[in-house]
Amino acid sequence: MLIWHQPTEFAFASVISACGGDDNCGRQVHALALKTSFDSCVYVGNALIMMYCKSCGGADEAWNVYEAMGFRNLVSWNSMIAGFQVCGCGNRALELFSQMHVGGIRFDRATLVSIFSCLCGMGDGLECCFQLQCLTIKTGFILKIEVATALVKAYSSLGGEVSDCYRIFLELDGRQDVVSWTGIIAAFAERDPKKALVIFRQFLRECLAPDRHMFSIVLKACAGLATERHALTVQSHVLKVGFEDDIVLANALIHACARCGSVALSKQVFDKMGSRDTVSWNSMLKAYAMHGQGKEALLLFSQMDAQPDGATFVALLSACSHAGMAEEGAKIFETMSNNHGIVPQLDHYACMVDILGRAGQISEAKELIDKMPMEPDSVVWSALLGSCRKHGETKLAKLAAVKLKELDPNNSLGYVLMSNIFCTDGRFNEARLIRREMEGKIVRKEPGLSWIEVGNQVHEFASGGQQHPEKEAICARLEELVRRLKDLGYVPQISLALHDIEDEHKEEQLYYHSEKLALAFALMNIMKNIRICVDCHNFMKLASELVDMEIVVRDSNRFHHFKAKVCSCNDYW
DNA sequence: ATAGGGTTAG
Repeated sequence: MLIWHQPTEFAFASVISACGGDDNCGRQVHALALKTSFDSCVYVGNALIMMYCKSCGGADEAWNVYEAMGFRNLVSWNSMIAGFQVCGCGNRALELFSQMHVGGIRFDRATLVSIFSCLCGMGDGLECCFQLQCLTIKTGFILKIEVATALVKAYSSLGGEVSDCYRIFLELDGRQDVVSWTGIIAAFAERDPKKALVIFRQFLRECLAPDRHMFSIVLKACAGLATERHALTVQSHVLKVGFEDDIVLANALIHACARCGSVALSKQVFDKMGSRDTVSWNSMLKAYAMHGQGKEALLLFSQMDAQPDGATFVALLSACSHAGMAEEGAKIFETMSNNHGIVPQLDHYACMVDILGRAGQISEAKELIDKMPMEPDSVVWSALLGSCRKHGETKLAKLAAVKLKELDPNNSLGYVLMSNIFCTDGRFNEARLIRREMEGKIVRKEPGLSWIEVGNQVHEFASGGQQHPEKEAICARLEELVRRLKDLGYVPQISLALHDIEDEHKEEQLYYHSEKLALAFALMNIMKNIRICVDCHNFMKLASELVDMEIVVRDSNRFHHFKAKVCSCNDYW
């Protein structure tokens, strides 16, 4: 015989949290709690707060519950703060926390973890991070592994110093686990992928078992390196541990191989996958886009059997733009909203502006910008500016440059492109003024670096080449290369260099651009951090003919495959 | 009852 017990508040709380994000179920239990007056119990209230935040009720309904509670404990505050974080209301979470702090209410590690998660992606997050780190140190919570890990993530996602992250990590002093190791590797993955791998090896030496999260982050770091060798090594670990059917890891591998130059390898991985999700298709589409293989991208899309999303169309549009397929691009832009119900976002508009501008339809590009339902961002304007440069549209270029400076004052791109436009136009005085303005505002142009891998060693080149131990030999070889290229018709584009220097020095400056140095050192795959300049691009085209080899350069924007004087980008990048 | 790390850049 079944004996009926009156449910306790704990039963209510457990059932409510078991509802997860299921509103229907959650609301019914809530109603029952109201009828039986269990809603006034803290445990029940706390569970309701989280339930609403996870469901479509959202932060407002959770807040109603919170406010109605006659008695709250620490968990109530924490749940509300975590709830705000989940719902993307970081500011409300911070407000509540400061109330807590001012009111002398005790907080704990869960509070801090939620607060640090909130800071990720907030405008003034870095400043808050510093302040909260002090509080965290004072209260001793910095020694708690979860708190420290959340702090590391907040710092790195807000663009704080990686070295600060590393210090926080090290101060955990022997108590680190897989999660905190993953956090620190993630912090390094984008800005110093080599170091990220060094830390990963160190982690393996400590005999800790890597999990899926760890591998995905390590593969992400591999995507930042010069060859696919590292990615493949990591993949062999992945297989050894038995994660071969993990979709996320295969997706990360597709991306890494493509970024390291091997689309073919990406495709192999993609083909071998047992099942694929939207990200898998998107990653493969992006791989084609990066390499300017527009036809392949469209063909793959026609075979796609997962639900396309916004990113799918960003990939397709950028594939069209990189392959110069204007008509196809326009058609895709149409169908994405008409047939797939996806509302174009900033990225889509930026691609479309790029596609139109590249095809020389600059006024159409400008019209599209004017028609955008949201404020165009700096990416959109720089796409327009790029096409103005290509097609000599000085007037519109000025407008775009002004907008760029407004929206992204620390970005040198607007200044540099604008001064290039003036130079090509022979308006050197105006070009110089722009440069001056840039220097006055301390907008630093990112120094151009190139990397090349020879044997097992990565060589880094900076403009001027003075850092490399074999600089004399490289410069001599470069001079020889320049001499022979000039016979082939290479004319250095002096007008691109700064105009405050003598002509012959201008020419020298051009020769020592980092990718030329890298090429002179070893003719192979070159990777660089900023966009390749017109002169280097020309240089590479002719060099590919001279040495009768394919030269591959990955710049910040895409891949350039130079062969027999032709580049895969068709001279638009 | 609440609590740290995962894949797609232009």
